[in-house]
Amino acid sequence: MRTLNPRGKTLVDLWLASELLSARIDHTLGAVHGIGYVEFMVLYQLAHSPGLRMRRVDLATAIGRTASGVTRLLRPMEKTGLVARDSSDRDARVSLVTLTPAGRQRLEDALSTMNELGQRLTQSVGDSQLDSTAAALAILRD
Amino acid sequence: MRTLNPRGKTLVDLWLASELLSARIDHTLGAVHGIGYVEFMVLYQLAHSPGLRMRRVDLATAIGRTASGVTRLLRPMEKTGLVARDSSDRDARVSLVTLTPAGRQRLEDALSTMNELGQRLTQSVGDSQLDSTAAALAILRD
DNA sequence: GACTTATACTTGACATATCAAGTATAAGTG
DNA sequence: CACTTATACTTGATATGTCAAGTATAAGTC
Repeated sequence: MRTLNPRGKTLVDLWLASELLSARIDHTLGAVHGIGYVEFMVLYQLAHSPGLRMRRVDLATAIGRTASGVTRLLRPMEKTGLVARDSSDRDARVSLVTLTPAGRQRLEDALSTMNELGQRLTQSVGDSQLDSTAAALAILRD
Repeated sequence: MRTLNPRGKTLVDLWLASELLSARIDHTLGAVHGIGYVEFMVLYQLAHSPGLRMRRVDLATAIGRTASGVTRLLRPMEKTGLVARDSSDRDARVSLVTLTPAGRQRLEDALSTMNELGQRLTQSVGDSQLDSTAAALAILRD
């Protein structure tokens, strides 16, 4: 049977590693902070954007979701006050997502859990190998 | 604001890289072969298992899904004849999933697409860095 | 061998995502 | 300026996944 070449296999390994780890992270974040991995990423991206706010389209591409998905994802987050809605004075089509103080606080809490998870889940990988992996992943994001 | 430590950040980078790449791979596989990334992984795992068959639970853990998810995932694949159902003579609870010739052929076709995608999507990462990354991902799978 | 506990799978209820289409506004073009 | 095209967002229909509970069979225990 035909087999995968090294780069094709890397794609598969990436998918497998991500799926398995994400499930565990998702459960932990859910149990400890009441948010899923995707919601964590929303808070994280907002915290790293200028003014703690983003357009919904930009958020969508940043987290690999569609605009429609973002609309539905943010609705409950608005209700629980983790994010809020703002309008742009330059473009009336735009609806900005902003990080509320409550969202900021929730992110703070979740960050420490993520740090612990990072230590635990990657403990069998050495520092130098991890550095090289992180660098490669950053490149692959584009 | 508190920040992620290097290992926490690696988790985030892994998630981002995987989400963004998976979306593209999923679309390509769907357009060219009529299967999604998860379905490809089912065929791939079956092809690499002894006898081209697996228990549903084992398949579930292998691809990071629940048993329930596997039940629902396989139903359409059985209908289209990519996989078939078999029973175990050792354990009457077990329902084995087997790779059909049609499934095997579909996998063959998809493998070449995956190889091309692998080349294209990882072209900006050098060989040695990719090797190290693949090794790290393999470790992280557990 | 009867009784408890564990495992394999399926199903109902629900969560979360996509796509295609619709609305509103902006930007480009003659 | 009128007209076409592009962009930002939302919504209806639908796909795909989870969890909790149920059924069937196996394995462990006394």
